[in-house]
Amino acid sequence: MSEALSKRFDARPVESKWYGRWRERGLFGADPADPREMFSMVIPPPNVTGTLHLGHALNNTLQDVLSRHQRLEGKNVLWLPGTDHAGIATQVVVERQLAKEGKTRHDLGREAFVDRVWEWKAQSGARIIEQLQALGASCDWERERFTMDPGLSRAVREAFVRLYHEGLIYRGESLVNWCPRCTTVLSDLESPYQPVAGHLWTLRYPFVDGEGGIEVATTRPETMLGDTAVAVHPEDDRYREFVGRHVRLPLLGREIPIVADDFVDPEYGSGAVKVTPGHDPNDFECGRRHGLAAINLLHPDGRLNGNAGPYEDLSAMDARERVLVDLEAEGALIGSEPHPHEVPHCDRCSTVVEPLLSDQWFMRMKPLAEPALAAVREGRTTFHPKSWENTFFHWLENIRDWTLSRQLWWGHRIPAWKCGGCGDWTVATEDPEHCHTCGSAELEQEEDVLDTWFSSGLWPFSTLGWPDDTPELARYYPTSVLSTGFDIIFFWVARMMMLGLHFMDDVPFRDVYIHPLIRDAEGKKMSKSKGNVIDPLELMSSHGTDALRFTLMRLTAQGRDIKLGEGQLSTGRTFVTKLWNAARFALMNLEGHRPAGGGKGSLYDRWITTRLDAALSEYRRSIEGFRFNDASQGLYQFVWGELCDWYIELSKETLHGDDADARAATQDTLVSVLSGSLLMLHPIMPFITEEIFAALPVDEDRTLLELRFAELGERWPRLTERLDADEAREMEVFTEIVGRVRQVRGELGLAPQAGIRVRFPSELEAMVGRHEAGLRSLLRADEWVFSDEPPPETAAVVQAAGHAIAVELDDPAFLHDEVKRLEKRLKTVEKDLAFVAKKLANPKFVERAKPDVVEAEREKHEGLDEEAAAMTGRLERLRSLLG
RNA sequence: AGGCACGUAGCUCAGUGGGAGAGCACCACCUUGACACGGUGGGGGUCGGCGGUUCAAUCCCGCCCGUGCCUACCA
Repeated sequence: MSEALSKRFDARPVESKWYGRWRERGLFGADPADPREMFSMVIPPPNVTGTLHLGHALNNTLQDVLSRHQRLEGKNVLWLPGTDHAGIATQVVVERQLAKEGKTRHDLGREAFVDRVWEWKAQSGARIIEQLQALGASCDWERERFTMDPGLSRAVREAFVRLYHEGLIYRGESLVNWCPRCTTVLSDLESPYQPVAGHLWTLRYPFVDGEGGIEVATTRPETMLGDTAVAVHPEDDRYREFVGRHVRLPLLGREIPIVADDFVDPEYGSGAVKVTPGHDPNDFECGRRHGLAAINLLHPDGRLNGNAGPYEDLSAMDARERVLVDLEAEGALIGSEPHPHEVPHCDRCSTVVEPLLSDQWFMRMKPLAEPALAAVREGRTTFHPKSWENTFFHWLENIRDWTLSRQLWWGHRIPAWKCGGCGDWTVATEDPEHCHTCGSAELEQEEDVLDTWFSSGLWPFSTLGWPDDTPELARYYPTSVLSTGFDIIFFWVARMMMLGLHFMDDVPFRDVYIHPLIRDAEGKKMSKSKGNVIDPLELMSSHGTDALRFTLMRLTAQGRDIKLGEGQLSTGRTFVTKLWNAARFALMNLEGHRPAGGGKGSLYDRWITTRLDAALSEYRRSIEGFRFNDASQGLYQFVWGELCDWYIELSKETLHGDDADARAATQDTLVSVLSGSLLMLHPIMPFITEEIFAALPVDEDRTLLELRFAELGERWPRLTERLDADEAREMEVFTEIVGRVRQVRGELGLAPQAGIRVRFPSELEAMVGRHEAGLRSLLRADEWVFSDEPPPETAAVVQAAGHAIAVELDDPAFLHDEVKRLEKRLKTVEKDLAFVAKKLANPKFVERAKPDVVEAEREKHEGLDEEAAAMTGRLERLRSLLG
């Protein structure tokens, strides 16, 4: 069904039309019963209430390219989509909404608040899905999952309960990162360090028995209220005799011991350190070693509690000022100096995180980390680029227990019930009626929810139906590829590895592709606060989705971030236009054509067909190696640099000529090469390729997405012949001649439309005879002769592929330009010649370099030598001619 | 402090043990029947610096300089 294409490509209607058709035909759906080799991926679930940003656009384009590519390879493909409930992030958004109404979540109560979040999810949760669809994502939408679906919630409970009974989850008291604003515990990963302009204060604690005292330094003087010791290094001679003595804590008057502990760095500060086990991770460990009390000074909201004595109810910051004033008054404040340092802040709200002593649920990580490390070391899972494996190893080798509980309301409530009778915990998948220890019915469920990453960690198998034995799980686990950003290798990738290996006894994915980070044109990270965020949806509507996708693929090289500016964006847009116009050319020249196929075709027909084969295999290799930039660059080069620049130009004479058979073969070639190009381009530019393919006179009811690379030689009019070695060489000679003669035209300033007369050596007569059409369309040569006589003086002569080709110049005015041209060329040839000669004069080179390299240099020398001699001769004659 | 990247044309970036490429920008000519989001030609680079290995280094090794990122309990 051939039809004309509009003069300009209008992306928007084409995009929605084809996305609709693919879905109507169910082309995204995966069937576990389909026996073909499988390829599966789970999407990194975006925040359910989020919106599409460029990182999503990039990552999901990559995954879509992989999905569509593997479909064309003939595989049974599952790309499973879904969204994440994103505990803190989502709760913070809804709390802000409430704040505008002057309410807090406590005003509503837990149940009403959670209902409110569900409402917000229902209202905004579809948005990011629609945006992914606008991008063209070919996910199996029938299998869309949400981390708080009943099925996935069941998986969370099952996993928690099993890990608990295996002793890998425990409840205990520990020092955790606490956000006083969110009033929840945070993992280390959620508490990034940020620089603050602090001070280092030096305090003096007097000995209880006798004169003198000991000096300690601190950045948080208010924590001295919780000090229970002073520590010095056991080898430090300055303090050795003080160990075991006591000092009196200023302000509170508490007597605390001086202990020896080798965590103290004698080089730093005074070499003595105050120990606050309740509010510092190091001190907590030190306190444990020495049996020191850990005093908690904080209320959950960050104000000081009764342990702070007179400072009760002050905020930490207010308390710091008051404590400093009082220490000064007491003579205990010795010094103060500016001290910029790094302090953990809440990832979500940037409040300073306080170390807080509390009871939490933890996961033991060491036993889970070992198998994950082994899996990557043994290559059962491979990272691309491989260098990211170092990051993965480093974190897992130094892993600490994971604080699982969060004091939030939005999330999976921990399936643990505390007995009001005996105080024991009952942990179960089904809500229990009685305590498993004492049988009491006085049970209260844990208030806390699980860290969001707990459910994300189960994603590759919970989405496939785990803990049930489903056909999907059997068929699609382990998944083939996970594509994600480097920033969640710890948060997510490592945890999926650990939990996948633990519950499924196999890795969750074979390959992990770590995509680049997209930065702005200046190379700065995009962020809302900086205001440098580029909205992918705007780019999709202004440039077209295919253009954006192509641009992103062009920029996706391994191991480097992407700087995205306006200059980069035009690449995709111009390429889309070029492809569109090439297709228009083909369709305009296919009037009344009935595809026949099977013919031998012209030399050019066979050449472009051979080039298409090469382009296809190179493209497939690139995609298999996650080299998306190479894949897209190769396609660009083939379509623009070979199909458009050479083949289409060469076909014009034939298409407009009288030879009906030749025309039919060229028409067949146009259709088949264009179809093949569209097939290769389809994964990257799905919309425009379908639109063009549908317009081609091809007897095919299916969309490109339903086709396979293997069918390329079968389905469409297809030339069966390829170039042989002699013909391939001839094409090289021909293109070199065209290039050299064009160069002369340009350098002599001959008008592009002016015809030229060319003189070839007679040995090229047969070859040139086969390229009349090409010489006419590419060189605008309108006359040529064959002669072995020296070329006339009024001619520009070039060496091309070892032959002297003369362009006859009617106007003597060009001779001056020709002299200049020859002088310039001769200079470079002589330079090259000198270099090669020097090389060959080196006996060590001739002796030790590989023979084929030496041989190549000798041939090169010979050619350059001849060329230089010919040019020198021409120059002399021209100079004498001009006087 | 430790680790990992990166440094190639004016800009953004590919790349390889045998005199370095693309896109954009630039210059000249061209509104030729697919395409001016185009065509043809051209200019432009001591491949960060210094050493080493090699017949040969932009590429491999070491050191240094610069930039970025990650990790870490320096009070």
